[in-house]
Amino acid sequence: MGMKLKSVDISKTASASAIVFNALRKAIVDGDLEVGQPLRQDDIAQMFNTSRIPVREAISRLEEQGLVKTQRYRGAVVSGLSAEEAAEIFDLRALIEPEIIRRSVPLMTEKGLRRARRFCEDFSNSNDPMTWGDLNRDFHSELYAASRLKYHLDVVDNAMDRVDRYLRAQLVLSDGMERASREHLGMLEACEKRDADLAAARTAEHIRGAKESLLEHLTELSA
Amino acid sequence: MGMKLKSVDISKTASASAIVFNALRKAIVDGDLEVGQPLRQDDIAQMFNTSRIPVREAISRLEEQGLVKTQRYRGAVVSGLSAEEAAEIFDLRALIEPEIIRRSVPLMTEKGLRRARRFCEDFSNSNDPMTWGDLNRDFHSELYAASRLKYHLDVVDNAMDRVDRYLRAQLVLSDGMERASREHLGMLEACEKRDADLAAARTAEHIRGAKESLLEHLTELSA
DNA sequence: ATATCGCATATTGGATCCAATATCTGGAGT
DNA sequence: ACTCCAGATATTGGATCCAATATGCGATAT
Repeated sequence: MGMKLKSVDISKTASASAIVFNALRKAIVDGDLEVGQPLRQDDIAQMFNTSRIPVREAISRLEEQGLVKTQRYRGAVVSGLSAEEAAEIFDLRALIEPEIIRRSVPLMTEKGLRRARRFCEDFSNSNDPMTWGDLNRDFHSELYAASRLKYHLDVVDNAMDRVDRYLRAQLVLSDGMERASREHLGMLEACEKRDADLAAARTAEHIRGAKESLLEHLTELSA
Repeated sequence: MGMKLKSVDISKTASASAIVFNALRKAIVDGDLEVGQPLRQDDIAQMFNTSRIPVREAISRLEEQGLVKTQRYRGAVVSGLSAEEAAEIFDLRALIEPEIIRRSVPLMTEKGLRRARRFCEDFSNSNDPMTWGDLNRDFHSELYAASRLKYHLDVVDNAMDRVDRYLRAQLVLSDGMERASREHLGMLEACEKRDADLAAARTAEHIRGAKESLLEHLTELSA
């Protein structure tokens, strides 16, 4: 079996429902689909040139993730968050992510730290608000990856998915971007110093700050 | 519209896929389906006297919850946990649940506390291992409910779903039951004294204890 | 005897069709 | 004008059918 073939595990090629699921998930998280917007099975099926069956499976998975809400015979709509719900999710993040990074720091490699620094710098230097969200998540994910805490990471990923659009809104408004850059650097430096507790504390502060800033803007908007 | 009719919101009557989903979820969590056991769509469809379509939706939702694992064209199997994975989930619980109870305590009503005490006593007095798992979860859920932290509760529910079978195993073995009863009472009394920090500390201790006990037995089993 | 191939069977993924429900529209009656 | 109802239309939920893939088994060649 020593063949020089670029082999692909064909059992892992995506099914139609997986493709639709990922596309819809990204569109919702990125805010390309507005909150409350109905997801018409037929329309989506036509867009992906498939039948409604994979679309329905995708939608039911999205519902399980809390990204859409369906009512029987009425279809699914993109689900939004009240300020309280967003705040609660930030609270959960502020609880979990510091612990993840605490356990990640001792396991981080030099390579991983370099990647993180790269994301951090790209984030700071980027002037394109569209990429901020991605770079922000790349940075966080890179720092957390070494922990190997699969389940924690799943939970955090879902939490971030749900508040991603609020996060980006918060980065764009006021001094959000500048502040995030500064705080990211602080987190990174703590990791580079291998100071797990400091990294955890700064992560907690970073998330709590984002929450506060977000809430100010939300109440400001609704006022 | 002042009719004396026991009205039912018909839009919330369960769809076939919801019924199948709930039934499978319960069967998996309760351990009625063994880890690794394949879920044949046709068999399940026949059991519920329906077609495979709702079954497939149910299975994809279960997969999203991490309760089954599917491989393309090979179907779904009940997913199990390694000792490390179980330990990680207990760690997450030990992180979140104390915080939930801390925020729940100030909001608990006398009524809620009475219900919790009832669950606690029923748990202690029960000699039927089959009901321990349910009463255990009822007790925890009752204490957490007042917090109104919907998202936190969702996360914890999923975490408990995943480790439920290990939890029950741990209760049955050795002094698990006796110890859990004692610790539950400690948590409850802290709540009744409205001592949120103490309740949180005891909850953390309870969960960490369960984890340790579980790991001992697991390594013992595999040794 | 063993490995391999090819076919039969089982099972899943997806398409199409039908049924159940919701929503919209237009008209009748007041 | 306004309300209410009936039918038309749109949409979802589910059943049935077909295609793609995996699995099991026996025949065959070495």
